[in-house]
Amino acid sequence: MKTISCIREKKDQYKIDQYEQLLKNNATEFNQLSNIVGLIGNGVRLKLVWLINQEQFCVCDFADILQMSVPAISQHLRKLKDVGIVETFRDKQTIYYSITPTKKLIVNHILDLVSDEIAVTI
Amino acid sequence: MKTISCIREKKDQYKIDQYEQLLKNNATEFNQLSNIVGLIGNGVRLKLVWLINQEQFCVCDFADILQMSVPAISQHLRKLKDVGIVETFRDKQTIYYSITPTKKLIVNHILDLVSDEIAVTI
DNA sequence: ATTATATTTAAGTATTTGCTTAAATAATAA
DNA sequence: TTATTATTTAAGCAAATACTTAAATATAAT
Repeated sequence: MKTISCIREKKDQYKIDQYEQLLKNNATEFNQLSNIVGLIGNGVRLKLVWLINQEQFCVCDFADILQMSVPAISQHLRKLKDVGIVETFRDKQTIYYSITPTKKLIVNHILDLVSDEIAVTI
Repeated sequence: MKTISCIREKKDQYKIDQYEQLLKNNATEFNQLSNIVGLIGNGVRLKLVWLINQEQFCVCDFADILQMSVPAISQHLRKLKDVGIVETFRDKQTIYYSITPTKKLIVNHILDLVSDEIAVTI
């Protein structure tokens, strides 16, 4: 059963139905995208993704740079890894993080917004 | 007092300090940006922003398109309005939402990701 | 084997989020 | 004025989030 909230004269029911259908048809795309964007849209994780995009770091590097506990960082990284934004490789006991190649396009696109705001001098 | 988690040989303390400083110097920019990105990175709000960017709608239009309650929609729109992503204008009893001109650049940049995924035929 | 190091995982908890329902505002129409 | 319509706001609540501390894993070094 479809609920209708709009009863005013001016409304364009046809257009509303069209958009409803379009959004339903693309629900998966919208959900996947909002998932990725929402994950990166967090103060800590935006910095983590930005850092990883600059160069490879390990978990305790992030902890020192952001002045946070190692488990807190690890749990943020896990979320990024779960949706495939980052991947890891081990060198002895150290685990390094990098942007997953297939996600570099979308990540770079979002990080463009950071580049617009800050100047990097490292 | 600064906490140090990394004690391994290989680490580059200078680089870590540089990045820590850089992120601290740009804390405001990162926070503002993650705020906006995080807000748009929500299933409902990504669709709302996308719809508003397509054309002007009122609250009950959104409610019908997304098949959600009017108060639920209104509260999402309020969040978008609070950070200045959208603005409103009233025509009699109806309140229409549009993208704030100064935020169009950033909104369009994020919505590019939607355009990459879906084809619009309305 | 034992110890140390790097990281993850689990359990606990306070805060935030996103809805619901009901009430409050605001503007129009009768 | 009174009723209707569009929207917002408030209160309540279940679920999700983001930390904490402690324990578990995994690898390396002694």
